[in-house]
Parts: sequence; structure tokens; C-alpha cells
Amino acid sequence: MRPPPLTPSEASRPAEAFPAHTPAAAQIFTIVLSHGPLTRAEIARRAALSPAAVTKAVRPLIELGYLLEDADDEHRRALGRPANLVRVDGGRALFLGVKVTGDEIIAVLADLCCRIRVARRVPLGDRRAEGVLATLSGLVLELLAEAEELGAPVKGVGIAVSGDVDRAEGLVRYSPFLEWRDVPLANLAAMTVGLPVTVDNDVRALTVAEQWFGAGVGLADFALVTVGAGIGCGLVVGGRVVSGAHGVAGEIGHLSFDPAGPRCHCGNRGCVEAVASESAIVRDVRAETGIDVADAAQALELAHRGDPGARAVYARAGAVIGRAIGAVVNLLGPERVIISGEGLAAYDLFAAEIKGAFAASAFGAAARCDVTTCPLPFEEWARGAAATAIQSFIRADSRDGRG
Amino acid sequence: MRPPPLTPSEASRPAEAFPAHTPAAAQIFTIVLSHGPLTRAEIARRAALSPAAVTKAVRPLIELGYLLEDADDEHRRALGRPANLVRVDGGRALFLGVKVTGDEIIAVLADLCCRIRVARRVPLGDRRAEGVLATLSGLVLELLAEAEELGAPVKGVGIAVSGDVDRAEGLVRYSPFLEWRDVPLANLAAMTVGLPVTVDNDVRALTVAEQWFGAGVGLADFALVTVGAGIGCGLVVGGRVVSGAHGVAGEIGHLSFDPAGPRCHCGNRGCVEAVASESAIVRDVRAETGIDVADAAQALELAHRGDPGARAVYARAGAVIGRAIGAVVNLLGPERVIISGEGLAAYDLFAAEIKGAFAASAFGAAARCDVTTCPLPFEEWARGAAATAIQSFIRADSRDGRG
DNA sequence: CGCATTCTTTTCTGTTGTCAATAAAAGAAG
DNA sequence: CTTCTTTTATTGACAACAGAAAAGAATGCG
Repeated sequence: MRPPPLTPSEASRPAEAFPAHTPAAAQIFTIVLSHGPLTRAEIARRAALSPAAVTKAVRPLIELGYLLEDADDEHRRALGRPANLVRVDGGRALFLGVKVTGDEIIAVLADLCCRIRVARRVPLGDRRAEGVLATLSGLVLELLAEAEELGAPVKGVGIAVSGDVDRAEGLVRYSPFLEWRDVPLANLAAMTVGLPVTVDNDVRALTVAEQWFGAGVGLADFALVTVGAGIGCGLVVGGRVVSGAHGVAGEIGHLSFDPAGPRCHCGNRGCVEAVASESAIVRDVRAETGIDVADAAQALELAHRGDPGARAVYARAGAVIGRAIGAVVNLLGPERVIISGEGLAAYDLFAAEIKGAFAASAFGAAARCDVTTCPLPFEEWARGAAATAIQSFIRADSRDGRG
Repeated sequence: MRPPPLTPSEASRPAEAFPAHTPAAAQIFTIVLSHGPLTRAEIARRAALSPAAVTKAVRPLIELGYLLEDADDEHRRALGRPANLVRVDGGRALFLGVKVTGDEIIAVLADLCCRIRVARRVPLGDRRAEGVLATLSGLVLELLAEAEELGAPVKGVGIAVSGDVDRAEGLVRYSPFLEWRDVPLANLAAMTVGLPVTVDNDVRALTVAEQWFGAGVGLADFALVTVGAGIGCGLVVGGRVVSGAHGVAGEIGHLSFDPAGPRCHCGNRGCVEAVASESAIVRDVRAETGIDVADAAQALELAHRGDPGARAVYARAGAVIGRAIGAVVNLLGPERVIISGEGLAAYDLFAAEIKGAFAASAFGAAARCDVTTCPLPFEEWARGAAATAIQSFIRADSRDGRG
């Protein structure tokens, strides 16, 4: 249950273990990580532990430099001993996050607080595992060199891949975009980069990032909906990211609300992806306006210029997304839904329809759910991967799971 | 964290505490409860504990009679010391389960293994809280008298109510059928019956019963779909029953897959309940056949006699239910979906359509989900309530939560 | 300057669960 | 019939974790 004590040689190695011996220590660190600087007393309250336990857990973390302490000058209460704030030293450790898509690899170097320090993207010629692995290794080495200059050790690598991914096994079971089946990516990558590697589904990785560092902080139940080339959804229920019994969950893109809708590549009609994905929107804008827009950007521009046909296409997409969110909310009753993704560029065209369709389909108390958006710069997917690496680092041996 | 030690007077009271001091003990008891007789070695494996810990946790439970031990004559392995099986003594304690509907109260007396010993139902004239409480108390007293004869102490009462129920607070926030708002039912009932009372949503209660004693045993992710007067859904994700941030979850009945479908009382069109609930089916059978069937039973009989119009109505209902199950499966990727409810009487009319629509809408690996049915005698809802009472009894003070 | 107040640390103690050794209960082998 | 092997169960020593209580620290207030 508990990791064996470190031998001297292990302890002096650069890749020393994270000193969160006990689940309580990992929980405390996670709380400080997500909820910014806190006093020990506040940590004790949030973790439902005694102040003594917090002091004891915090000490080794401070000694090894993962936590920093300073006086709380801001909100000094009138009375009593002034509190000391405890916060995470982001610069203490670095992590690599890598997002692999069908045609490029995006990698970021993030610190322990998951702030991006360096970002890189590289096009991908060969989709076969060996080729991808070679490109990936090159990119990782490049970022490791950058990390060298920042003077902090890189403690882990996270890789995000779309499709059916088994994080525990580090296995990509099936990835349609890459045309991979049963690729033991974590082991392969760990071999070539010499660091612990965490592999997870891309949407789940993004969800972890939101849960620990984003709009999902402190929420036990929320959903993250990504709109872009595909429509995805990450779910957090009871503080845990949902993976499903077979490794697949949050497949919001193939919900269908209209049996007469356009045909989807999955074989059904009216799927959310068949209406609201980038390719579907481009297709529909062409059909509706007769203008041969080349890609999503052009379609978007056309709609922004006020073309009624194009606007109607976006409105339809928004309505379908809103209904899909309504379905998620009715089923799971989350506290918040975060909409994100490249498709958010068109949010002004969507927004009213999304909110309208959501409000109409949410039932009862579920409608109290807060629907927000969160911009998604291109490195965000890779940052999600870094978040999974941080997660793995913190609880290298202690399973916990609350956000 | 731990309950205070019992004073002598408390210890000698009939309602002595359950001796599951530690979370591990509660976990062990739960494992034995759901997974039938087990050897200590097997319990240790399942609970990820050392055999020593199991021995220590089991002893007081045997001493107080909650567990029984006997030799394992069945599957004697060739070699080694013969194992002793540990099992729960169902007769050691009794629980009351009560289901309150708009027009009747159903109550059962169940043992610790959640086997029903006695069942009663009483019509309900007055839906106001005081009237219901009076009828409920009468029924409870009646069953307590029966319990007297069985010679085992009644340790708790569970009450299941449809609508928005806060189990932790014992509060019925809103129940449309009863027209209740913010009724502190647990406290009120505890006052009149003098026993610990657990109040929960009816579908969640049924889900707990399936998770601990039914088709959901051992599954970390499953869904229970009830078909009847309404269409409901209980969800278990990561071993925990989903309640949603606002107390509402599993609202499958108001998913809509057809914007042109019949209008639903919630204001939308094409909701599952507007197509597949008993009242919708009766309405549609009348419209389709021109025969003025009085209720669901007559509609069912008509369909069973082969009337094509009636059969078409059931087929439509089945298709919608199948799509709803598909949505649940795509979102959560459960291992199994259990279909139950009074409407199951028509399952032969539904089945093909449900399976077809489910198979068509399930995406990728999610389709590996197993779809089963589970008959639902009328007392089953009340049994679910009893299961929640058992659950509360076992972890009176230790929070755990895995099934 | 003492006092109240709040945050933090220390010391002590009890609980819990693991470890390793041992006992128990068989069949198998000689 | 004895001894060995194999598996299950128990025991007692031990380590570690977290809580309680009390003391310590750092401030404002009268």
C-alpha cells in the first residue's frame, strides 16, 4: 500500500520521488495546487484534517521545495497571530504535455502549476506509430533542452491522443485519426525519453486540466464540452473523471436529436457531429449559400459578415449543441458546463441558440446548471496532457481522486 | 471520524450501533453482503487488505451475530487447509422499506440481506404531508408488530419518494406527484416511528438495491432504467450512485430525440416520457386503433392479441427507449444497463426495438455494454428503500461508497 | 505591559493495518 | 503412520498516521 522507503541512491537521483507519502499529503498538495495560496488552518478545514496533520504533511513538501511559505499581508484579520500562506512553487518542477493529432504534434513545457513556459508544434507526415514516436521524441528532446535552461527538472511527460485510451495501462486501444490499434504508447515513449509517461484520452486530459487548474476547480460535478473538428465531452462525476467501463465516455458527438438530420459517418442521422462539427458546418454553409468556402475560417468569416444562410447554419449547430448539453445536464446534473474548443471562435453565432436550446431541454433543478465558455488556445490540449503528467507525479503511488 | 464509545446505557439499548468501527470493516461487510459467502482469504483479495486485517475486522462482526461462519464443503480445493466461509446472517436485523406514490404507500419488512419478509400496501387518500405521515406511521407500526414475531430487531426505516430528494438532509425538496416542497421527511418520520430514517429518491433507492443485491453487484458503472408511469434512470459511476450537484440526475424521461414528436407536459416535444410512458402509450393506442382502452393493461392486452396499431405504438416506444439508453451508454460507457419497471410487462413488444435502436445509436466500444432486464414486482420499489436503510445502518458514521 | 485572539507547532496517545511467524487442517508421498 | 506440502487463518510485534491537548508564536487592543 505504501511505497518502500527510498534507498540513498534512489533519493539522490535527479528523478526523486514526490514526498507525498500518505494520501492525506497528496490531497493537501492538490488542494494547495488548485486553490492557490492558503493558510494551514484553511487547508485543514478544506481537507477535513486536524491542523496538526497539515503541519506535518506540509513540512517535507516545503523542505524539498515543492511548497513555499510567506506571510499573508493581504487579508490580515484584525486579531490573532498573522497567518502564513502556503503555495506551490511552480518553478520547482517541469512537465511536458504532448497532443498528437492526425496531422501535427503540439507540445508544451509547463511548470508544476501548469503554466505554459514553452510551446511548439510540428507537422506530422507519417501516422504510423514508429514515425509519430520519432517525431515526438525529437520534439521532447528539444523541449528538454529548453527545460535545461529554466533550471528545473522535468518530472514527467503526458501524451494526449483522441480515441479509446487506457491510462492505467498506458495503452492506445484504438485511435481512428491515427489509425492505431493497441499501441503501448506509454512504454514506448518512456523508453525513448527516459521519463515517466502518462497517456490519456485528449478530452479527458483537458478535463483534468480544467478540474485542477481551470473552470472546474472545486466542483465535484461538471462537464467540459469541446466544439471543433469533432464534438467531445469530458465528465467529472463525484470529483472523478469518468472513463467508462470500456474506456469510452462522453461521446456526445454521436447523440442524435433529429432522425431526419444529415447522415453522419457513424451511420446514423442527425448526430451532433453531423450538424455542428467544423466539416459539417463548412458543408452546410456551402450548400446553404452556394459559396464554395474552403474551410471553417472562411465559413466563419462569411457568417460574421452577416450572410443569412451561413448564420442559419451556425444557429442550427448551436441548437444541436444546446440540446446535447441539455441531455448531459438532465442525465448527470452537473454544477457547471464549460464549453471550449476551436469552434468557440464562432461562439457569438452560437451562443443564443445554445442557451435557448439548453434552457428548453433542461428539466427542473438541472436547469440551475451554469453554462460557461473557456477560450481554448491551440496549446491548451497539450497543456491538458501536462496536467495528467502532474497528476501522475503527485499520486505516483497513492490513489485518491478528488479534485 | 470515529463514533464515540458507547456508554453502558447506550450499549444495552435495543438499537445498538453496528460494529463497523473502521471504513475497512464496513467495506468488508459490504463485500460479504453483496458477494455471498466468501472465505477470509478471498475477502482480503477483494478488499485489497491483508488477511490479518480481515480476521480482525470479521471477529467482532461474528461475535455480535452479524456474520456467520461455516465450512466450505462445496469447492474444496485438493490441497491446503479447508477454508471457512463467512456470510451475513440475514435474520440478525430487519429493516423497513417504504415507497410513497401519489395514491398509495407500499411497505416491506426486509432482512439484512434485503430479502422481503412481509409486504403491505395501503391506498392514500390525502397527499398532504400530515396525512401521508399518519398513514405511513400506521403501516410502520403494523410491520413493527410483525417484526416482533420474527424475533429480530428493526434497525432502520428507508423511505423512497419520487422527485428531488436530499438524502443527506433527509429532505424532500420537491415532489411533483405528492405536491410537496421542502418537507423534512426524515426528521418527521423518525419522530413518529422512533427509528433512524433514511429518505431518498425512489429511482436512486432502486439503484442502491441493484448495486448491492441485484444485477449491479460488482459493477463500478451501470445504469438502471425504469419504464412505467414515468421513465427514470439511476446511474452508478465509479461505484457511486449519482445524485447530481442539485440533487437531480438520471432524468432520462425528458430527453427528446424527435422535435416533431408529441408534446410533453414539460413543454417540449418528443420527450421519452411523451412517447413511452404508460399514459402516452394508452393515449397513442387509442388514437391509433380507435379503441377506447381504459388503461395500460388493456392497451397491452390489445397489443398482445396482435392488433397492428397497438403493436406499432409499443414499437415506437421501444425505439425511443432504446435511443435513450444509447444516449446514456454513449455518455457514461456503463458496463450494463438494467431495464426494469412496471412497463416491463410489455417487454416482448419492446425488446427488438429497444435493442435495435440501442445498437444503432451506441458508438464504438460503448456498444459492448450489456443490456439486461430485471423483473420488478410491486414491492421492489419499497425493497429499494429498505436497501438504503441497510446502507445507512452499515456506514452510520463511516463514509465509504464503493459497491 | 498584560490580555485576547488566532494561527501553528509539539508532544503524546490510540487506532489501524502490515509483516512475519505460527498454528491449523487437510491431502500426498514415502 | 509419519512427514511433507499446501493453503487458510491467527497471533503478536511494530510502524505510521492522525487526533487531542497544550504550549508557543505573533499580532492588536486596552
